[in-house]
Amino acid sequence: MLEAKRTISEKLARVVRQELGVDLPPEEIVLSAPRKEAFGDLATNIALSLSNKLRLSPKEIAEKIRQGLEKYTDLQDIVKNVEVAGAGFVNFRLNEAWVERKAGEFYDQERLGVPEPAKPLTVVIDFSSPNVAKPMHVGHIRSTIIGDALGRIYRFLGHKVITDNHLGDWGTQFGMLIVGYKRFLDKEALAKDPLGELEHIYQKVYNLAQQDEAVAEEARQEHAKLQSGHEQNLALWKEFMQWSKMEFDKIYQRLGVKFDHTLGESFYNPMLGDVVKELKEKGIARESEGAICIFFDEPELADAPFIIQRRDGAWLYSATDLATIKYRMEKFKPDLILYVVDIRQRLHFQQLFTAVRRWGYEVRLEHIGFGTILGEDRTPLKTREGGLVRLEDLLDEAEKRALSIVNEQNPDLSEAERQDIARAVGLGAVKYCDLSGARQSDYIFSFNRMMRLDGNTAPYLQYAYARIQSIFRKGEINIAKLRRGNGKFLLQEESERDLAKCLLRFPEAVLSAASEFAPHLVSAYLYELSTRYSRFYETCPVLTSSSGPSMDGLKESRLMLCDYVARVLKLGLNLLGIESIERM
RNA sequence: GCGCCGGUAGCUCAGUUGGAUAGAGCAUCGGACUUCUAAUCCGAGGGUCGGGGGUUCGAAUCCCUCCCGGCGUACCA
Repeated sequence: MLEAKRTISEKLARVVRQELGVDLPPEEIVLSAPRKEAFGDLATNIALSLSNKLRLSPKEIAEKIRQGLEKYTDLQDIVKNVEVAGAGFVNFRLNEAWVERKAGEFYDQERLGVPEPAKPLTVVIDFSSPNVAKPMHVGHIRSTIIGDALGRIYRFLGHKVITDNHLGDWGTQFGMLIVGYKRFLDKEALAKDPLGELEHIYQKVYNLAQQDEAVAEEARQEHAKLQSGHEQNLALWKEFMQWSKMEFDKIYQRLGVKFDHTLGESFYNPMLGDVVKELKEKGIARESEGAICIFFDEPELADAPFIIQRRDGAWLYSATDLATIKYRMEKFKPDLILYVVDIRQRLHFQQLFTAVRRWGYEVRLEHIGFGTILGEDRTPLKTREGGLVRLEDLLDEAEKRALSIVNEQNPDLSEAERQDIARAVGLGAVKYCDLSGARQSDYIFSFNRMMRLDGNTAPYLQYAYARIQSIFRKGEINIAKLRRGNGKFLLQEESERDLAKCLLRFPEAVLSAASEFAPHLVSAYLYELSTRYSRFYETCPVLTSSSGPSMDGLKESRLMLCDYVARVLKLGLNLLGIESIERM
């Protein structure tokens, strides 16, 4: 479809110049699939937008364009007919033979039509970033899932992706933790649930420090000791780190998320002094009310300074973020750095990015902000007791619910198989619901909704895939042979043509998801593909294609369509970090 | 106070960056299984796109204003 668009745009640009004397670069010509099928496969509104300038009615312009296009006989290969419709739209209908040929071409490719980038980028993706010594909770799920999906998408496209888990493993909270460890630690509880216990003692000290200044001071001192390399405190810190990493790894493994680096805040700690010094020397940062700050002239940032060092000398995470950029620029030389972080930190990143530009680094920086997960009451999701929902518990619950559905639907499968399915469906549902809405919006978390078997959910897509595999099993189809064979696509029924055209749009879906950092464009596409497949499935028998002279060819074509859909679904789901399953 | 998001069908959400009669799913109602998985499909009803003003051939989309909700805003991350 990309190719068709490019060809048509080029011809349109030429016609517009020759017939109307207007220079309009092909990239600026909007050519998109109209909402209604009746308006063709592609449409452009250039006649409407040119009418003012040319002082001609849109319909006249559209008609001139249509006639001008007639000259280009090579266009007839792609386009069956061109129509002027409505207020002055020019609608194009694709040639079926072209669709059949193009589908065959993409079907033969590993990448299913997705082009290689002209210039591969080096992209650093900073995501997940949980705080050490606390269990991972729902607050981390979005960053982890969205970051992972973006990494998969960029990597698949052919860019060099470096994923980095920027752990919150340094800072004032460790003062509190050390105090708590010394005073309140319950060894049994620690053995059972290390992070739960650490969070527990942290909470205890935190609450105490609110009321008792002496405790707050003690925590500050323990933190200061840790900063200056106090042996015992450092050992404790390392212990916290070990437990945390073990627990995190369990969850990452379960989610299928991998990182190239896990460079936490502590890694940058030794560099902070020099960074702050450099910023002061360059006149970017200065002292104010005892703190070291960066001030901005930009009107939208003029209100608040960016504080990088506290009055008491402690560095803040703003300093760490600056040091991190310096390190990444020197080590990875990226073209693009993505921060997959809660949208509420928007101001912080505006300040950070503005500071970095003044510092002189040239790199595209993007805050990939996401909305909050809300409970049914529309406030941030909490447990019944009002605490944070642990990620582990949430995933357990999802799998449990999926298992009870599988048990009901498919009692004759083996226990192991049902559990496998439940795992894929449960995790898939959770991930998909995070990736199917616009990233920036909040969403209301509901197991019932995400687990729904129809509608825009992971199970629906997984089901479409499983149905295809079922056809292959039943027909004892040798897929490798099917792919090697010289079958051709024969698109007879409307549902087949719609399906094929939809398949050709896969590359655009992936490319736009990447350029807009919007994984939901992939999921929206996959959902549309699945609905079209279901329609095809209802109307077109595959294994028992009706008799006739072209019977063999038709059956092969339909098998290839099934295989093509399955490959797009599997790849697309994989880009979202979701498993496809053979049976469900 | 200032700033940033958001308000679209009863509910949950899309809306191709200003285009055609605003779309899905759920829910409701009515159909389709001796058939490759009915975990599916087909059809129907349902809308002052928060209100008002403006910009223009054309606005859910851009501008102004007001109402409502959320969030952020000098030493947490």
